[in-house]
Amino acid sequence: MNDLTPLNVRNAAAQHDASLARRGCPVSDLKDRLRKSGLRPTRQRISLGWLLFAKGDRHITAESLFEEAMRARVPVSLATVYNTLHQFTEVGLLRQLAVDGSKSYFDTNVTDHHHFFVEEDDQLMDMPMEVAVGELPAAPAGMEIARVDVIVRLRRLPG
Amino acid sequence: MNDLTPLNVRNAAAQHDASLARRGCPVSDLKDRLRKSGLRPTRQRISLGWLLFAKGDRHITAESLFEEAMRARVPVSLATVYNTLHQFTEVGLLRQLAVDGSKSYFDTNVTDHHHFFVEEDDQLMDMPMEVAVGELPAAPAGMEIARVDVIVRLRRLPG
DNA sequence: TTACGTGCAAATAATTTGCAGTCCC
DNA sequence: GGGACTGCAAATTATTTGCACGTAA
Repeated sequence: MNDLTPLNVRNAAAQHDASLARRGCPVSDLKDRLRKSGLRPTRQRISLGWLLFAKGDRHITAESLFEEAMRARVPVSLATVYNTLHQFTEVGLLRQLAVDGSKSYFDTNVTDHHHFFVEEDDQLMDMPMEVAVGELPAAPAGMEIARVDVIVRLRRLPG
Repeated sequence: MNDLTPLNVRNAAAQHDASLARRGCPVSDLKDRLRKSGLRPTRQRISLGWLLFAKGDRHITAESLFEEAMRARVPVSLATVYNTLHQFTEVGLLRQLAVDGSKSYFDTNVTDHHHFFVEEDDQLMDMPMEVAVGELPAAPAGMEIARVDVIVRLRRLPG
């Protein structure tokens, strides 16, 4: 593991901006996040984490991430992709979404937000602005609200 | 088909309330609804419709309706239950809900409303009041909103 | 009669699991 | 070195499909 040298070299410059330093070495940042979550930073988890988090907010399925890994020549099994997605979800790195009764989607954006869904092309999009869900009825006795999911289903306009 | 006699008998009393008259013979009412939707009122569709609509608003899965049919000694295959649920959904007698990535739920309440979902026991409930979803962002160009689904996920409070 | 429905069993799709071997700490 | 992790293949779960037979119009 010789990724320590580059970090040391830029130590002085990064002193005033830790996040910049981390941005300089996303792999070691990812390792830290995994370790802090109690997950061993294995080859597969780092590769998948790299694919997931390097390109901004994304909505992926197990199958689509697996294909992406294959294309990137990352050797990983489909079973491990499923395991990794669920482990990442448990520790809060991902959020799982139920949009159609069949496959599960995972969102790399774990902040509070809602979604558009275009059924025709199975496409999920984050909603550009915060949607205020007005007055929710109180949760039944002995219950508390864990999460509110809003999905706005879109249809392509004819013409 | 001798279910006409009871209808005729109460004709006079029902004159001022057609819906009451229909409530008097739900089977023939169901047949009409099916026929109007372009679905042949077959033995299986009538039996399943009876199970679905006789007891007020319900949330069922293919598997749960199949079990219910078995218990009621209604001879029907699981494949037909799936077909029937989807056909009923297409003609607007049911509404399909995606709550968890795995199985599909069907709601006999097709009016606009939202849901509570208790993950621990896979239980779905209609929300008691209309929830106003505030200001939705405009649909992207060339799109229109087909439906808005709100699911409030509940967690059992400890203690 | 005849097209539409249904039952059954086999096919698919998404996901999970068991276990032998591998790798991080 | 030892327990956590991975890969593979087989098992599960939810759902769909093909086709011979049944039945409502």
